[in-house]
Amino acid sequence: MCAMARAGLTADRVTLTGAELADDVGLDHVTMSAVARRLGVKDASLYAHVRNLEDLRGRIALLAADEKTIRIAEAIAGRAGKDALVAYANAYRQYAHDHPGRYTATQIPIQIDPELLARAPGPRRAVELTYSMLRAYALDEPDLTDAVRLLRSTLHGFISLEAAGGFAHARPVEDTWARCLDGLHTLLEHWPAHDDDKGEPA
Amino acid sequence: MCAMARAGLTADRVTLTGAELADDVGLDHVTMSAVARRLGVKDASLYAHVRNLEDLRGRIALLAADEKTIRIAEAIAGRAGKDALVAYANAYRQYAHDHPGRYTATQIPIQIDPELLARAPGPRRAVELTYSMLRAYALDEPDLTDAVRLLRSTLHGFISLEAAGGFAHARPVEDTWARCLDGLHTLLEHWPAHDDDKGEPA
DNA sequence: GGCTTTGTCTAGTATCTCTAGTTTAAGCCT
DNA sequence: AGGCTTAAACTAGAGATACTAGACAAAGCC
Repeated sequence: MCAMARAGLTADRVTLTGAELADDVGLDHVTMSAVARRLGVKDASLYAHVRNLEDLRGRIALLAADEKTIRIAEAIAGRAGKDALVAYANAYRQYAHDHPGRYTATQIPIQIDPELLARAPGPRRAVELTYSMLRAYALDEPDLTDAVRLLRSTLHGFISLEAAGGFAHARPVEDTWARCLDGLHTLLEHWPAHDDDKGEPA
Repeated sequence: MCAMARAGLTADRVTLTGAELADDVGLDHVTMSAVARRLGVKDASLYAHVRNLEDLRGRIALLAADEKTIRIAEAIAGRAGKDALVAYANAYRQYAHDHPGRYTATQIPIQIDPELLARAPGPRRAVELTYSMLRAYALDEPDLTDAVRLLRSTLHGFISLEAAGGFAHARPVEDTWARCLDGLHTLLEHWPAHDDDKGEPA
């Protein structure tokens, strides 16, 4: 019929299209059919580049991790202390706002092809960045690891709750965000030594 | 053929079955068909009690919110200060461990029937409980609201990352958890006043 | 016992995932 | 250039799912 040129699909192109779709309509409306439609291709064609839907979602998650890591790296370059913390957190949050579908993909209980994971620099580098960003707070192991985990938990939790509409409208979310960063900074500066005392009630 | 007695379905029974299924096989394997199978019923029968799959997931989320709130209320009863904080956090985390599928349901960007939401005591009461639990730290508004949001963010984020396998195995997660609670307690006791000074780098 | 209500089923449509096998385009080799 | 090889895309189709419409039967009410 029409002189069909090849579509020029690659795993990366399929993944990127899936990621765009996720940002547009939400991750769980990302279907093989929808991605194929957006690419102007039959859905069966995708299976030459991507194992299945779960694999595609894993690839979107890795793409997001890579992109987010790059943004964070750019944000904290040349900064230290609270400056770096705030830049880190804002870059993190901004990425989630700019790419809600991709960010959601990073949350799914991980079922990623290990070989693919090993090839992706994002997740590993993200942890390294966090460690080096916190280096200014002069924490020793294992406190440093604990602080990294606390920081990641708080940022991820905040953004996740925010995205889910978990914060009522009474107080502006921006203000709370700023105060939370203040709080984290304070906490990191005064990371408690191991204390076995029972804190007394007020 | 066989003298069919009625199955005795209700919206609550369908929801509960869906919740059990979510804990068993993961939330996104909860399908109308699977729930119907587990109930020994045709899938079309479910639509008399539940609007559709999205509605079912919303109901599971509300069920989880209610259950979680009850556990937390029991845990913090009669406690104050750090005792209450730890009890709160552990009850929260334990619920997520006991009911991973239901907990996942609480994370989905909320698309719940408003009327149903208004009828469910869980979410509202959860916020109230958190406020009253933090009362011991003597924070005034708007700091109190910010602290509530920070606490929820950190707990949710930690549990979410933990469930997603986000913590490498080097350091025991239990230890990190305990130290994070120490940190939160410290932070709540020394909630920073509004400071506009730039924190100096190390 | 008849009537209404409503819970469950049968039947059917549309969509989706994924596989097998076929066609055809692109690159290579002489 | 023409033929061979490889791989990309397609056609066709099986199996599963979400959901609807309409039939039927059980429970409760009089």
